[in-house]
Amino acid sequence: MARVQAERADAVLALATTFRLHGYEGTSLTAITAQTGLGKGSLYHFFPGGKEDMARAVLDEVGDWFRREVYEPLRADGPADQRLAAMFTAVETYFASRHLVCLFAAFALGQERDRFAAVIAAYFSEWLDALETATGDRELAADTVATLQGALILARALNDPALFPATAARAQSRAQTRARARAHPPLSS
Amino acid sequence: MARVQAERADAVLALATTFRLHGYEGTSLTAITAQTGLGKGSLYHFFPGGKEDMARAVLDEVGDWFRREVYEPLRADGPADQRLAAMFTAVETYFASRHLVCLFAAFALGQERDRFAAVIAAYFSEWLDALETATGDRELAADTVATLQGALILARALNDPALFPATAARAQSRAQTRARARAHPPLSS
DNA sequence: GTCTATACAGCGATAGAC
DNA sequence: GTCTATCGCTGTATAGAC
Repeated sequence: MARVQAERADAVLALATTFRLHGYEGTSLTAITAQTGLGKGSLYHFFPGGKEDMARAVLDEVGDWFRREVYEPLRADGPADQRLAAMFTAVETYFASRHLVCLFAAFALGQERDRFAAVIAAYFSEWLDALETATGDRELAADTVATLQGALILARALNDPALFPATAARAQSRAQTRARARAHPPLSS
Repeated sequence: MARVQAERADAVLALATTFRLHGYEGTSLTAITAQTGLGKGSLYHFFPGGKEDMARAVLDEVGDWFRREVYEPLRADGPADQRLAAMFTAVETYFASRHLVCLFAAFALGQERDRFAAVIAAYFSEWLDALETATGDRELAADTVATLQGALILARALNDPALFPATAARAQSRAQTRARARAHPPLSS
């Protein structure tokens, strides 16, 4: 079902790349028209709210992806080990193919934070909640998400892409060990 | 020794706050003049290279602080436990009083990353090296710095300042436990 | 739906008086 | 060293033809 006319969904994917490369403030409409191939007319047709509208559409799309591919598997049935494995696989695949940048984290650090505060907070708190559901351990959830996010920063800062999967793998085995210990306590308690 | 005329060092401190609040792209010269109380004339007198020069001065100042208060204690004499404790105390104090933002991390995520790539990489690799010196464990070093940086993001994203010291405290006890286990292996090896 | 032309505010930076 | 005035450019956003 090929289409001649552009679709909003296609534009959102291209926009995600641009925002990942340049951040919110650093992304100009000129860069967007170059990346998407759409003129300003088309862009404002799809996103009447302008640049903020475009960014919001991207965050929504990413949020939906995580809800579907990361949070839901964490809340599914099955042993914690398996649920955690599903999460780590999805997350590692996702960031490896997206320039090792988490848009929510990037937006949380800039002045655009206030503008998107609600959706940023929702992304992370949903993630923490789902991890807590899977492991029964809120602190473990926070440690795990923090390690993953920090590993993304380190990988980017040191220009060492391999650092992310390596750090994520250790976080995974630590999380699985602790979840197992919690499910089957060694002695009493 | 009071002075009437402004000093570059004072300006750098004020600039740090501005860049932390707005990021690099989001910091305008107008915001800088408001925050520092200096006109453009004075700013360009102190920082002939303009905005990039100002940001670089801030990064240098922060880098020096970490070198002195964080990395050196990690390389000092004494048991690993003590060196790690010194690092965590310094880091927690630092970020608690500075809006829970690491400028190097913030700059690493935006489009200004390329401009400051060298100094950003130096900051993190020095930190990792110093931690490896203290613990003898490169992976532990990466996990620790990643957890701290991720905790900063989470605290900011969730607007929950307490999350940072709580997560840092767990990272500290984990690091000390692992460093101890490495220094005094339980059995053979 | 897509284009070109344009409005107009704000940007970083500079000049020159004091 | 600090100020004010101003430059040239780019930013987002809009208007209107097609």
